[in-house]
Amino acid sequence: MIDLRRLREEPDYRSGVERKGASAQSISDVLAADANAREQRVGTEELRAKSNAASKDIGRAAADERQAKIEAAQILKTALQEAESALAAAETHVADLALQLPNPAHASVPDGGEDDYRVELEVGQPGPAPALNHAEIGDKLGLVDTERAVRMSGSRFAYVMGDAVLLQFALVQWVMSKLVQRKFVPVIPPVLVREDMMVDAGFFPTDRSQVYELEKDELFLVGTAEVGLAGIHRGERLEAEMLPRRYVGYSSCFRREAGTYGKDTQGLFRVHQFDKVEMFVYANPAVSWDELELLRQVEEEIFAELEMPYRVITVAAGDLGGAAAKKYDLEVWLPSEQRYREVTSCSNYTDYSARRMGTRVKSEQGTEVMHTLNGTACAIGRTLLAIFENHQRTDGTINVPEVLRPYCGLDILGPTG
RNA sequence: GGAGAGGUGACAGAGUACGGUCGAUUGUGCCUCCCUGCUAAGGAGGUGUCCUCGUAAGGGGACCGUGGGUUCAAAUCCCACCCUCUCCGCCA
Repeated sequence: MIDLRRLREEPDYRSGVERKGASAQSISDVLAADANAREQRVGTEELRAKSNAASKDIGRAAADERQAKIEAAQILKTALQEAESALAAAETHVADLALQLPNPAHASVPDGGEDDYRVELEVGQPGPAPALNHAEIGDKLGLVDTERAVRMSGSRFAYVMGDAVLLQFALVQWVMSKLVQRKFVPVIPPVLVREDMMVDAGFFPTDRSQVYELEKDELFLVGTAEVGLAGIHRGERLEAEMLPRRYVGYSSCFRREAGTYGKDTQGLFRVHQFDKVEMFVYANPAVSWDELELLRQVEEEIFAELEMPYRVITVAAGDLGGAAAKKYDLEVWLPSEQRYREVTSCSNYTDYSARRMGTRVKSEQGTEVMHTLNGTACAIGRTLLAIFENHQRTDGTINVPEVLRPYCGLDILGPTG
């Protein structure tokens, strides 16, 4: 949720919203609706003040004066009710419009859409296409069985099996240790949450079609541990010296992948259920941009140590989504496709999500909405398949990156069974 | 799943039988000051959040789990929901 006061007072804030693709018209509509609602609020509150005073007066009045005073108060009440319902409508109107406005883009974010990203750096030497792509070698070695999974659950499901399972646990444990060393608090959050949590975390209403719903219990399966991590301090006011709070969550993630028919249908790249290690930071607004760089640094370190070529891009304003003010994507080289594909990303949501969550920080300057950031530490499925391709050996097996060997006791991934 | 009890400010804990003087008694904590070799004890005053009008001083409004309702007036009455605790059942 956007900051309406800043929207009407700060030209830079407003232009940041426009760079995200919001029309000048939609912004003026919000501001006009807000001005109207504020004006009505003043009138309504005056009326309510009168009404309150009249009621108090009745309480003090002598018995013989009461009836007349009650009748007068009844008239006030009728007027108040009309003003209140008009005000409620005006406020709903503002909220509906305001929810649709995106968080303004940061000054360092390039203009444009999906193809207008800025490449920040490329690391490592992109390799040639391997003998088998990730789906083929996963199938051949029995590490990923989509055929049987589809028979059971439908398309976009997979069994992860054999050495790949050991490698998954190694990845999780390695990444967790790395983050615990950096003082991130490990968390396993609930993956089923109520609707209001999905709204506050910013996934509803926009991404509702991507989310699995358990109608009978009115619960929703989260698409990322971010939901649970964002909710930890919902409605809380933290002391400034408690910040930053850094969390690292591990959870299964569930996505309906509606509207992606025919896209990335093979293997583990795009499935309905996968596991992910996710970072989340609650930061003082003054230092949140430093925290974004920290998240990026962690992500880079992970892929560098996994010995895979990658690049980092800054996503352009028009491709940011509603909540992010700035986002880095880390893309790993996928040899079979001879291109970089997104494996992790990190964003600064500034105060956009925290405002709805009611997560605030109390400092000497007073109370302000804090900033939240999130970043993928490791999307397990995509990382596994990147390893399958980048570390494929000529004999048809797969090298385990050095850093993971102590965690799984394997040097190479071989056939299952 | 069944039965019962309860959700009040940073915390503890009144108020709810009889709706008005209750944004809310009191204690602890916290802040300022006084007293005081130090510490402790003691004394005085202060101490919620959000919205809004105002340059400011200051004014107004909302908030006693959440959302509705009754009423001139609701922490107090009614309804629904959420949560916590105890007992029973069941399970890991």
